Amino acid sequence: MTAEFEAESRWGDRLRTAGLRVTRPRLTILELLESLGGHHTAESLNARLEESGPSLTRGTVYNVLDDLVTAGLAMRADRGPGTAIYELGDVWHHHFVCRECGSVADVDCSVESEPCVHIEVPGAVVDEAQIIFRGLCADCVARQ
Amino acid sequence: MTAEFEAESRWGDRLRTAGLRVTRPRLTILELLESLGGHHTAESLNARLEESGPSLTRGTVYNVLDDLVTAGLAMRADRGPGTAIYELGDVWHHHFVCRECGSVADVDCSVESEPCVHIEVPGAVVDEAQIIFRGLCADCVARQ
DNA sequence: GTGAGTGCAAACGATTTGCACGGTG
DNA sequence: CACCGTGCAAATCGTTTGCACTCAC
Repeated sequence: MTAEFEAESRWGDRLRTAGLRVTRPRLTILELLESLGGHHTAESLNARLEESGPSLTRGTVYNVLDDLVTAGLAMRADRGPGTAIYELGDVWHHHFVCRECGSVADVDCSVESEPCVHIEVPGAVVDEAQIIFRGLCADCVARQ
Repeated sequence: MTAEFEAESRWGDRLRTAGLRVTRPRLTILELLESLGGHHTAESLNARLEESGPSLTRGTVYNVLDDLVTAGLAMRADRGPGTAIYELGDVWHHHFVCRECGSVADVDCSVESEPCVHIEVPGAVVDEAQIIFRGLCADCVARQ
């Protein structure tokens, strides 16, 4: 259980720093996201949580994910209607979505540690750029 | 009615070229998008159409918009859950979405007439990049 | 004439909301 | 002990779908 305590305190600190209370659902979801890696829909996370015990509600999963995004601990990308994906980590990497099968691949920014795309909008504050590339993934190309 | 006939034949040609049949709903929506300019949700388009006569169904509006996107006559951008926006024209410009009020502004690409962002994914075909910038619009900045 | 497109209504799935209870700070 | 966050269930909202009918080709 040492590992779990470690994880708790690590994420606990980050939650507190972000001004959020440290609760079991939040820790559970953070740890799940960390252990799974990559991106997941709210629904797939919910399914996994239901398997490993009847603790969290769908509503809570959505709430928590939203809190984490607001707090900057997780990011969210919209790849179409009703299919938002969530993952831990920084805002400055992007996604390639297959038009055919809907699979998602991470795309590293060629420019490191700073926004790879800049714009200026008079009077506005632009602090995030989310890029969705679309096309056919290698599998679907091969299949045709 | 001359103007309307002109519009019909112009869009009619483009529909035919794209391999789609020329029908009243399609022409209606194309003309509406053209006269309004900018970007609109399926729902707001539907509302306007209902005002000007009880002709199109919600389902048809969604169908037609989807056809137009597939045909390349219109583009679609997902700015969050359940709020896709549609507009006429080319794929290579992007959007700035206000986190606070949800307003959307067009962003011209600094690079003209070609993709402003490139990626390589082995074996895959990447033919579209959709960039969503997020932040606070000038109005919401001023309001704080 | 034939099939693509339409109208209509109902289904669907993701996400949100309201309210009472429990745990964190 | 005050309030934020949770559980639960129902509501909401954008979008999709099935089917019979009609119109463009």
